[in-house]
Amino acid sequence: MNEIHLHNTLTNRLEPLSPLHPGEVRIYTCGPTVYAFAHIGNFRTFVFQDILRRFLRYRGYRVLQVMNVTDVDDRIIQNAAAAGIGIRDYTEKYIQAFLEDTDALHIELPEELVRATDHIEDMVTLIERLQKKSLTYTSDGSIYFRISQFPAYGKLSKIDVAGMQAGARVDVDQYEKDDARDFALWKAPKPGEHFWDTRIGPGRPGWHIECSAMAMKYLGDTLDIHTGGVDLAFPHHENEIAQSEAATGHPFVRLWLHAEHLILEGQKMSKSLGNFYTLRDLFAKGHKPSTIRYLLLSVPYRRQLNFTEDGLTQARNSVERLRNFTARLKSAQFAEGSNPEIQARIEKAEADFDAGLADDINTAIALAAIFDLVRDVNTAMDRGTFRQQDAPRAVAAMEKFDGILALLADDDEEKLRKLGFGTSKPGLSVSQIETMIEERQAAKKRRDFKRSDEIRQQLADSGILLEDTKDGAIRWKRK
RNA sequence: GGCGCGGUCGCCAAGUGGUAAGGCAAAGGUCUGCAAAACCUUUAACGGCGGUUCAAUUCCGCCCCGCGCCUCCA
Repeated sequence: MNEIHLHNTLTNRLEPLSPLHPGEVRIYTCGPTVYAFAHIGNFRTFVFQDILRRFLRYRGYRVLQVMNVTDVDDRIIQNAAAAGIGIRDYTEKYIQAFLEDTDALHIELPEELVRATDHIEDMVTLIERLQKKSLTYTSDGSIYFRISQFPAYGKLSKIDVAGMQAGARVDVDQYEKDDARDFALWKAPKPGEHFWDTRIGPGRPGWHIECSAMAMKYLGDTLDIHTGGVDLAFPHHENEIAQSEAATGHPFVRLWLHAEHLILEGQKMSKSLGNFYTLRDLFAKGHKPSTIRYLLLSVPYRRQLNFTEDGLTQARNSVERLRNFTARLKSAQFAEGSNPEIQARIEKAEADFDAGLADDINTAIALAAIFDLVRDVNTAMDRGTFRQQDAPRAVAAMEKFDGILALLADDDEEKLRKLGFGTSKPGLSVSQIETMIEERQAAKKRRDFKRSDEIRQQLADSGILLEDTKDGAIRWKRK
């Protein structure tokens, strides 16, 4: 097995993964800010980290992943106030929505999904540590990190901080800072705003401190991997490094992984352009969760993904091919025995799949390994060289792959229904479908094609597609 | 302007100093009562100009084009 290599933004190089604690990989992922529904760009990143964690476990690692939920920030405070409710009540809806969305996409929950507002004390403690080291200053009740005290600032994003003149840019917010580069650790409350009364004064945490405090609380001073979208590298992750390393004196993160952005039909996704999609928008347009997951994972994470209507069609058809193949393996009849060549072929596919993912989570290679196998095995089945005992072995391989890709389960309808989408008419039950198929077979046998076609049409109207196969078996699937 | 990603068949997208993966689509075929579905086969591609080299899509330089970050946006 190939050693796992991942691209580290810090060094701009592929580096081998060697966890600090043998056998366990500790990951921190920047999660959602729950002021609205997450958009599909967010899910590109979340699907990526899902593939990563699934692959690490496939390789036998224990995974300890922490994902934050930012449930306090300027927008949340404003929106909650506008709605006349507390921030906890305001964010609850979007946290639930996030959980539902991730479930629909088969994104596994991290071991720890933690809310910022449950960790105010940890943030206060971390800020105090920085204060003791004289790395902060207070201005109008807000506490800032003094970047000039952290010479390594900029090492992640390679941004030329010296060139950032104080005041050269529009002031970020209404707070007074000594230097434009400095960032808020703690923000003094504005009149009427939600705040916490703490040892460092009344206020609320800045955005960056949240991730440092929670990451180190659960994962230790040094994490193996930190993931997020490319846009977070600066300033968010840069600031995380500054705070954390200044406080502990240890390296904060060994491997920084950044997922490239998704663009929509060639354009940046933005509300003003009107091309801003949430998962639910796509479901409402009739797209399946598995289609979206496939499209999001089919492009390797460091490459921009152009999300298009055309791409969705291609993704849907690709998922179909994988599912059809698996269904054929499970239902078709084969001659007794086994074929050593098939066994070897399956092993090669497994090795290729694994090698692809080990190479910086190259999902395109991993998928190609599967599709190559699909074609070769289909050919063998057509030629009759595929044997009965090869089938369970091939099914096992597909399931192994799917432990990471999570595309094969035909549960799109179920997932959509949970979210209130999909067909309003109740779907036929499996037994109803099977009864109708039997009836159609009987009609065909007595050459009553009018009746058999009628049943076929009825099923089609209910979204059930029949496949008359060569060996006489009937397969069906939901459209 | 600084930093970064990218331009490979009609579309999506790997990869390599020497015969360019895979998927979708298309065309042909197999199967079938008809059809559909499924499956098989085939086709076709390295932005431009120079340079290094026996050999460049791959390395170097310049140019053109697209996208991102440089303001709490994944």
